[in-house]
Amino acid sequence: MTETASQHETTRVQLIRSARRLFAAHGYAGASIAAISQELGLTKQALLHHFGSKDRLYALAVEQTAREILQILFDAMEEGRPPEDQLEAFFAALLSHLDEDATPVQLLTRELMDQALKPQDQAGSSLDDVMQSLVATVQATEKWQDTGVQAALALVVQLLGAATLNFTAKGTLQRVFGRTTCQGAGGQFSEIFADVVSRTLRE
Amino acid sequence: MTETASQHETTRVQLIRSARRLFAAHGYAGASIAAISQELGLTKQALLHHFGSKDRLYALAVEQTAREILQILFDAMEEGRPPEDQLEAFFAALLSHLDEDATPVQLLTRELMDQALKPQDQAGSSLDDVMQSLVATVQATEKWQDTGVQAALALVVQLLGAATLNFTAKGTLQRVFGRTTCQGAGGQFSEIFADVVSRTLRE
DNA sequence: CGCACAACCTACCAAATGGTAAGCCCAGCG
DNA sequence: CGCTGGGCTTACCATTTGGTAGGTTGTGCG
Repeated sequence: MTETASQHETTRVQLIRSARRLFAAHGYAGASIAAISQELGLTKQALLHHFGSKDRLYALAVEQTAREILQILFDAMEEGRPPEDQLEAFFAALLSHLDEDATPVQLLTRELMDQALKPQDQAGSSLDDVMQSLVATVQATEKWQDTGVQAALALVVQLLGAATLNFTAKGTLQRVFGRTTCQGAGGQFSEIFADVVSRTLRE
Repeated sequence: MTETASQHETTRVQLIRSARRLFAAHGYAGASIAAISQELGLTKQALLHHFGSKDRLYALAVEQTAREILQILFDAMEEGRPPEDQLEAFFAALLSHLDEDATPVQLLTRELMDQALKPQDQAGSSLDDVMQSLVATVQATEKWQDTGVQAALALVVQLLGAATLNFTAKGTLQRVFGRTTCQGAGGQFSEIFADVVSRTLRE
């Protein structure tokens, strides 16, 4: 029973992972279930059979993605290490993760913008946990422990923004500056960013 | 003749400015011309009469917004001043501008993501000019003049991301952390960011 | 075998989408 | 006066949207 259930689950997870790409690329409104199902190689109604509705599929995609980021965060948070190191490790891991596939950050950025006008009753996803953990860790830092939650939040948002725009705007940047220049920039990106993180956290 | 034409233009500009808000909030696909026209107090067909098609209206909104940012950039670029000062002035002006109304950056961020899958033949808007000017100015800096275009581009993208995420994610942040905390963070945001800008550009 | 159950399909639906066609109203101007 | 042209309307259109209903296949299991 558990075996069939897990098999059921793994196929579902695969479907969600594929649907994520389209949601990330076109946004919720821009990705129709017809288009998604076509990309998945099955009919629109098969998708609805699995997930009930477009909303549910999208929510699952966001949740899965947020949990992925949360996992990266947890992996970087080995106990005992100073919070500065933990944050640096997280951002480094995040960058290398996004370097392989920018889908997660595209989807979550869109979700971040769209969520503004959704009914606020649906409580926060794992994405909230990510941000709250980051803020808490920043507040555990020597430099930022006495500056208040607001300052820590402001810093977290700035660092996340600095880390992600490069990937959300990938396509446009390549169009404007050419692919070779962008690849070069991507290579130097992590160094420059690591420097910013280190300096804002420590000195 | 020119008078009627200019009057014609100003009403059009007003319509575009209003339509921008909906495009920024819901994205291109999420904002129907019916919804936009309803918000503007006229019928769907009146909109189409003015602008011909939804695509054209959206393109105008993006162009208008990009030109607004470009204007901020030009205002900060008084000749004779060192490029570091110019960049600091630009980012400061950008933040205060976005503080009043986050619409521009929401729209442009969405455009930045969507443009990835558009036909690349439609050449870049004023937004391209903004980025290219920023990169050029960074390269005029003492610290970054010998590091190559790629490094300058990477830095510009990071700074823009750091400056904007706070506004694109405004709604979600307020939901997660509460309005008061976010307002406090907004107050400290500009100081922290100015510090990051200054240090990455100079030292 | 028989039966349940999941996966998937075809066929359909009401509503909303972007867009066209044709006409009304009214200021401006010869 | 006439009539021209811009702003705006109602009426209509084909297509696409998310979603439902019901049937068909195949697989596992008593």
